[in-house]
Amino acid sequence: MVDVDGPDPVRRPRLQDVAAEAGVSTASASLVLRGAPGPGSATRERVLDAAARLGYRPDRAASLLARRRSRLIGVVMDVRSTFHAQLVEDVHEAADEHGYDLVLSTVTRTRDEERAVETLLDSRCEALVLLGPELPAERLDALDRQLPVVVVGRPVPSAGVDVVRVADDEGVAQAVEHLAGLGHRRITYVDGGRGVIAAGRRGGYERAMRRLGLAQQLQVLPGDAGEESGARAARALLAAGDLPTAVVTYNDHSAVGLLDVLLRSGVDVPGAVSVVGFDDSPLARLAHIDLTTVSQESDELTRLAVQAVVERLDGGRSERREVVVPPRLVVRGTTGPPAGG
Amino acid sequence: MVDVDGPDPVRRPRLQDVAAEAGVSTASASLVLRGAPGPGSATRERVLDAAARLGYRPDRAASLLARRRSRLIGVVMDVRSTFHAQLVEDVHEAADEHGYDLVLSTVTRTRDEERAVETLLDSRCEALVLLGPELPAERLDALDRQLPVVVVGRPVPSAGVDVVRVADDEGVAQAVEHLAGLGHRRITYVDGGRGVIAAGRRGGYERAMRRLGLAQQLQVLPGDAGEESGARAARALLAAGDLPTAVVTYNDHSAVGLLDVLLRSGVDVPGAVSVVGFDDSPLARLAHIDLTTVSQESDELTRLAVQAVVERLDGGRSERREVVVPPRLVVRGTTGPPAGG
DNA sequence: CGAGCGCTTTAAAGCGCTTTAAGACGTGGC
DNA sequence: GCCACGTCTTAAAGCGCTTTAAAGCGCTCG
Repeated sequence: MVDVDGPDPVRRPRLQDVAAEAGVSTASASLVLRGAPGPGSATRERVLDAAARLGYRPDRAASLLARRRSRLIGVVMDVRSTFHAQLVEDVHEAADEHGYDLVLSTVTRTRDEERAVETLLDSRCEALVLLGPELPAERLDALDRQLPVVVVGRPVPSAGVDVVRVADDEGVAQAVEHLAGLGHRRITYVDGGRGVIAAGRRGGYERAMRRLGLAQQLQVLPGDAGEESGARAARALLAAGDLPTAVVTYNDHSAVGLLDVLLRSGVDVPGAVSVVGFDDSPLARLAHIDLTTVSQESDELTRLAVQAVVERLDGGRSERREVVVPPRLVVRGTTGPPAGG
Repeated sequence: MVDVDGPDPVRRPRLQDVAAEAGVSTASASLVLRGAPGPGSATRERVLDAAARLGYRPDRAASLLARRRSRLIGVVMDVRSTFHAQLVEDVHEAADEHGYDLVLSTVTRTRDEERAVETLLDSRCEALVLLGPELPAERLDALDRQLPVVVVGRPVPSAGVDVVRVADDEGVAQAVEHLAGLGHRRITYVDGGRGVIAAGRRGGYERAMRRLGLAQQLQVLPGDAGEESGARAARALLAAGDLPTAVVTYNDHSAVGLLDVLLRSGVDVPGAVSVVGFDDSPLARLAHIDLTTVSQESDELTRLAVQAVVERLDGGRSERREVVVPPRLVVRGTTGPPAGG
């Protein structure tokens, strides 16, 4: 009985087919196709020709299996975070430059970090880049004993993993100083919760205020990473009838929530109240949110993360490394001098 | 000379090690570990034990290579799009249910769709799900001759690929009808550019207006997919000093830009002007943008997309399929009766 | 003129897993 | 006691590619 499904689904050409077509061995073909040194120019040409003629594409799984090294870096991200999206783009570019490829694994509602990591472990990754992971430090450490791990954007007081992050406290301090420089004294902070990142930022606020002699003005409102927490803070301030002249928030999302409530209540920004966020996420850049914010320098962060990976993998570094990048204040339209001058 | 790098990096245990530890053949071990029928319960237990003891994890590359089928679905997305992020989450879930796994490949500034697709082709994917691809129809067709391709969210007048998308025209029509129902007559549309999706939505607007006897009020402002185009449209309307009572935009981003300019100019929304977007992206749901918008029903879309894949792969379907899902208007805070109403 | 020497090419041995066909081992029937 | 038969187990042949050690091939040189 003949196959009934129409024309045979053309089997993908294999290296062997290319070699046969070119009249050489698979070894030569492999060498040529990877641009490895050895084969003479005549062979080169014939193989390349044959490959083109057949429309050959190497099978990654096979090549991965045979190769000594995979040159693969696994990246765990939260697909919903615009900030992570940005980081992934940059990591892609940086990895490319070093001849590494990426395997993405995303955290979703039904797929936790552990599972995302496992997928990567099973995929022959040589190293892991974890974007703002929430795994406990011990787990990170354990992973690091298996393969180089670089954590981006979160401090990890651990013996093993590399960390690349921004100086959170300094970022908030810059924001506060910027505002103080404009003449603000009543500068309120909207907190980001119990995480280690939030603690860093809150500490930066408190120290900066003290340093500037504004200890009297310290005000920290509770909050978290979402828009709603900023909105709540704004409503609280409005209800108290006692608006500060400036507010610094844990992140851009919170700032956007805050902004929105203020604008809808007819509060002029930055005329009456100045607002500063954190992250410089695409959200902040939306033409008309135009938020003054603290940039995490994502391209710098990712460049360093990939560099850390490469140093471990190709450079033989084995001691731990923590790189703290100075943040950069991005002044946009939500900050200005306080009302009373 | 002895290895100087400290203790041997413990080689990952292989199937063979597990088999040896359990005192069985690799064949049995493989069978057990995949839950395949055959091995008796005694063997089962010993293998499972051994695997646990050694901390065995199967190597995906090897298993992929040896397996007849990869059970892998390749997904091309734009990592920056919050809408795609959402879709990926849902595809993940749906694929899981059918026993398929995902390989993500993202489009970035320096990595176009073609390259993203190629990576997937080389990864033994059995089918491709393309989120809002911009590849020309011929290329999609060519791909479809290699493996099942499902395009999500964009009409493709082509012979091969499956398409799962929302009825764009109907979505906009719903928006217009909603507004007309509230008493609006001057309903302006902000366009989304030259794409085939934009054409569908624009057509929906025009037909709905005519159907409602509002042909006189037809007004289409040029625009594209970004915030700035909405902002431009708003400025144009303000400058003309002739605001409509309602505006429908190509997508949520455009609506957000528009909203922002209106709010900052002191125009009350929805008091003076109602605004409707399209996509129901996370952006629209931001607590305080609270945009009335047209939902693309992403979970339905992805469920159908995965179903289409499975039907082709496991069900032997070979004829083309286009599924058009009815959109759903999500009424939020940016629409209300017109001022004079 | 044969040894010796680069340069190219290739045979063959994997990479770690799956799968299939054949083997081993009881069981029960005749 | 022998054979047919089902159940479990395994040897062995790949999957498609990389890599290494060795072979092949002109050459030059002594």
